[in-house]
Amino acid sequence: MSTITRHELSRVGLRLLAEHGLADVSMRRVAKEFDVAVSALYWHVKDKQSLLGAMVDELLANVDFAPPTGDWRTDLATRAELIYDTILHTRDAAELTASVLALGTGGTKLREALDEVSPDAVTTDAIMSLLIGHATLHQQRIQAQALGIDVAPTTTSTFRQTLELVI
Amino acid sequence: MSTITRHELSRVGLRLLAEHGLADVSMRRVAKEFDVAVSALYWHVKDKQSLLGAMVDELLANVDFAPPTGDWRTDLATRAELIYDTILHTRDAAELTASVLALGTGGTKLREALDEVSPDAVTTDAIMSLLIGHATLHQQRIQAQALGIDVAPTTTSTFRQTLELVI
DNA sequence: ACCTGAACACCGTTCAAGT
DNA sequence: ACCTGAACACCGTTCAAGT
Repeated sequence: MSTITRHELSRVGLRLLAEHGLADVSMRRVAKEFDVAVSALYWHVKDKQSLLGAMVDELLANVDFAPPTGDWRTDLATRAELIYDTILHTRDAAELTASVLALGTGGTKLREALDEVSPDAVTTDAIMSLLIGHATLHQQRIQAQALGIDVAPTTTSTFRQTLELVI
Repeated sequence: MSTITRHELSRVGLRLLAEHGLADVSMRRVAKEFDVAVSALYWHVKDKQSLLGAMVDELLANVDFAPPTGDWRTDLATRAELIYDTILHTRDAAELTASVLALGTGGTKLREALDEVSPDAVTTDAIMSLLIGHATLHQQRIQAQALGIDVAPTTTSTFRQTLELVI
């Protein structure tokens, strides 16, 4: 199909994620998409985790943040919501981002975008935790419902509502 | 070894988690611990996810919360920190709890304990998200460091610090 | 009621060998 | 420089068959 590059690899990974979910983003599945042997991927990426990292970077690459207005509360809320919506928009992206962020294999842009308008590190940390936590709890619940599993309600508030408690 | 019960199953699962991490909590590995065939487990639990659910329930079963004092801020902070510390105490328990809570296969006690002392649902949700988010980001970073991987710092604040922004 | 054995359809990663 | 083929050491789940 197309030539294998880190960028093309993460694009294909994101497509598989959106269409089939995180479980189907396997090295073998990605390789099949390029019509190459699995082992060929290991020339372009160190391991699966670094592919996942590249995917998160790619996901956030298309988000552009408005320049700071001066009111940090508004700025922080706007940016956090923009990131939240981007993550929630793609299936399993919450789980993916959580894993990548935690292992530090990508997603640095996320923290930078928040840090730029945040008054201090603790607030940034709180927003990040809230973002990842809420997205994880919310998104997977959506899926479970889609699969017909009835779920004990965990999070029912919107991200915005919880956000306002911090900001 | 011992007879296979749901309870004994989750105890063994938690032991494997603590000693070898979530990746090593496989149905095959658990079966080996009981010296039975993998398929034997499926008579006792529906699937792996329900085993993980039982593990989280078992993890929180030993936590006992002090009765409400009347001051919800103190109560909520104390309980949240107690849960946080319990989760952080066992390797990979953050990731486990996040997954279980999200899929609703266990961990109902967690939300109940917070709800009992929380002024409203939004606050409970915020605390839960903060708890899961912070624990996930923090714990996996610890591990990555242990593996010698150098990680871009994500969360540096303590849970307590971020908690105080909400309460 | 409880367990075995075998099968099915997968995984991530490595590595000698090829072009 | 880039890729193949084969192997290694695993997965979760199902199901007929046994006791």
